[in-house]
Amino acid sequence: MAKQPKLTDAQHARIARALAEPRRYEILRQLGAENGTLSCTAVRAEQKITPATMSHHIHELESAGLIEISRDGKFMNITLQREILQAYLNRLSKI
Amino acid sequence: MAKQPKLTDAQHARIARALAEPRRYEILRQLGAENGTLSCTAVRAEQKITPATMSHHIHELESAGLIEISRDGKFMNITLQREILQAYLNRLSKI
DNA sequence: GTGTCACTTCGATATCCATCTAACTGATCA
DNA sequence: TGATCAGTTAGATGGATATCGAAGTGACAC
Repeated sequence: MAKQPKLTDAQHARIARALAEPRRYEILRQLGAENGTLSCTAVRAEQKITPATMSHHIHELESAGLIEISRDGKFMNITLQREILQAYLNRLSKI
Repeated sequence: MAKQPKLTDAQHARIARALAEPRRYEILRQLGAENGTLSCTAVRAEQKITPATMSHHIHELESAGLIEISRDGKFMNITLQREILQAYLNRLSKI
């Protein structure tokens, strides 16, 4: 089993809020369906939202730790952080 | 393994939103720490909120399916629905 | 350089929702 | 019957946030 980061209460709350938005859940699902990584453009191709809104959601997901961003020239790649998601699930399952 | 109810997209979204509020997460934790059932009054004793706000949160949790409510005279008992929570976790873990 | 493309930042709008107070319903008990 | 207690309902308020258009930045191609 992979090592599980410990989540603070604040991180937990951030993740919960990030997951509460259907659009963000959908982005994570897209990532998961593609081995965890996609370009921002590829994600946007599946969702009818403006670049501004997309940028906003990406930031929410990143600040929750659920994705990581890397830049490649003018492109942006987004990678699902499965350990963070798993840490969240573990914590919730302990209720 | 216990039987897992299937969650619709709408149920999933409702649960995610219910869990996004720290106060509601806290209520679920209280329930979990007490074998899954508590009176509404007992829950309220731990949280500094008015009855009206409490009532609101209880309804959110109930409509998400995360708790069940039963009445006993003028009292209300709240029971954690672990299968629903587990079904949500299972679905999230499949991302 | 010029243009284009990918994303960002700003500011505005609009909706959602947590919270409260106040007034109410229903149950219990003196 | 009246008083009290548990929870509800209605309505108001304030704060958070999803969304967009428009203008900006930075990379790449020509």
